[in-house]
Amino acid sequence: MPELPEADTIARDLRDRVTDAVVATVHVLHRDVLAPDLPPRRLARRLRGRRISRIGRRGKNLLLRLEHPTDDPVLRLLVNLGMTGRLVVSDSPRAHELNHIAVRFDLEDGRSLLYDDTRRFGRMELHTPDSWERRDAELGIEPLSDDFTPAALHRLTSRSITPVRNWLLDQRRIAGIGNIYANEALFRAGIDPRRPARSLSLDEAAALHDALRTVLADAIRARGTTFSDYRDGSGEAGAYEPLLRVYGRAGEPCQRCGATLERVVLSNRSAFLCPGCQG
DNA sequence: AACGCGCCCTGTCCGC
DNA sequence: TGCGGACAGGGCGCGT
Repeated sequence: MPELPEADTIARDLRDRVTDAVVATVHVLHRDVLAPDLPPRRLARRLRGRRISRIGRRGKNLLLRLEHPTDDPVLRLLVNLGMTGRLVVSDSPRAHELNHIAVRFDLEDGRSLLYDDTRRFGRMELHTPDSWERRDAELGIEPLSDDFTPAALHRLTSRSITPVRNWLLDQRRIAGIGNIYANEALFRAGIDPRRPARSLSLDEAAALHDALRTVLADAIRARGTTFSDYRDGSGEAGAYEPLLRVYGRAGEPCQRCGATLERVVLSNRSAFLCPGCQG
C-alpha cells in the first residue's frame, strides 16, 4: 500500500540507480496499467532515446522526468503504484522475485527498470509540460511542505461533513495520505476517525497537522511500511510496520491506555482506533 | 456538488 | 485437501 513515505523511498532509491540512464526500448506486457489515452506503442515511441534526468514524487505518485537530446519538450512519466505496484531496477538482488512485470523499460546500459504490479491497480501517465500543469493542479497540498500549516488544515477541513478518515484519503485535498498513515495520525492526534471533518477545532487540526508530519517523517526514515506488498526500489521491505500503533491491530491492547483497539468500517474501508484515546 | 458505494484485480488466510 | 468467502485499499465512475 504505497503512500507518500513509500513513494519517497522508491524515488530516492531510483535516483541513485537510474538518474541519467537512457531508455532504449519499452516493453508493455500488461497494457491495463497504462492510462486509457496511452497506447503501448506511443509510450515506447515517445520514450526511446530519452534520458531519465530527474526522479521525484508528487503525493503518492512517482515522477520520472525524461529529456530528449534535441529541443523536444520535457516529458514526465507519472507512476501511481496503486496497491501492489513496484519499481525495481533489474540488477537489484531481489529483482528475480518479481512475478507480475507489467512494463519493462530497457536501458542503454543493459539494465532494465521493471514495473511489477500483481493486481494491476497501478496507472502510468505520460505528461507534456501543459498536461502536467493541469494534472498537478488536481492534486492537493503536500503535507510536508511549508504551505501546509495548522491553519491551512483547519481551513480545509472546515467545509466538509465527511468522516475525517475519509477526508484525509482524498488526494485533491492533501496529496499522499493513504489508509495506514491516516489512521496512525488520527490516533496520535487523539481524534476519532468517524468525526465529521468540520467538527475539528483549531487545536485539534493543529494536533492532526503535527501527527501527520511526524508519522510521515518517521515512516520515511524507516523506508516505509510493508504491510503485505510494498517493496522499495531494490525490492526490499520497509521497517515501519512494527511502529504502527493502531493500523491492523484490532483486538490488541492500546500501547498508551491499554484499552482494546477496534476496527470499524467507513465507506467500505477499515478504520482502526483506540476507544479510550480517541473517544 | 459533495459524498458514498461498487468495482477493478490477485493473493492470502480462515473456517468447514 | 480443497473450496468459498472475507479482506487488503487506491482510484474511478456513477447515482443520489
